[in-house]
Amino acid sequence: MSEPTYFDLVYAVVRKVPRGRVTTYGAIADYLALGASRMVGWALNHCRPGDGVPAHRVVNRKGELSGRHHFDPPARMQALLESEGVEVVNDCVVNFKALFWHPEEENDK
DNA sequence: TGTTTGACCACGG
DNA sequence: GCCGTGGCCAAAC
Repeated sequence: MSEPTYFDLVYAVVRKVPRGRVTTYGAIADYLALGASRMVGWALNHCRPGDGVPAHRVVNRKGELSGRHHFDPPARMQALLESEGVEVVNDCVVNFKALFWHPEEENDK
């Protein structure tokens, strides 16, 4: 058990994302002051369903399901979002701007 | 140990 | 408004 790695930090933030909301890699990177949004995606790359990390709630700044291809099956990501009430069309989150959630916004409030 | 990659973002033309 | 390039940091090879 070593010190927490970058993925652990990302996992924690993604887990804080309330249901029916979506966030972006840049928001997480900015919240964690990573300065490198690529690390967020890279961290989620090692993410697994067993970790309980709703990676499907994480999209790029365009609101597009950029990481859907890393899901199994890829359509799983959209299915999960729709299951949470998030409308997804053309692999893009509808009302993305409205559903956008920032780590600074406390979900439990 | 150095190089390459990676679910990206911001800026410039 | 769209396309191209740079940057960013960390892990894997």
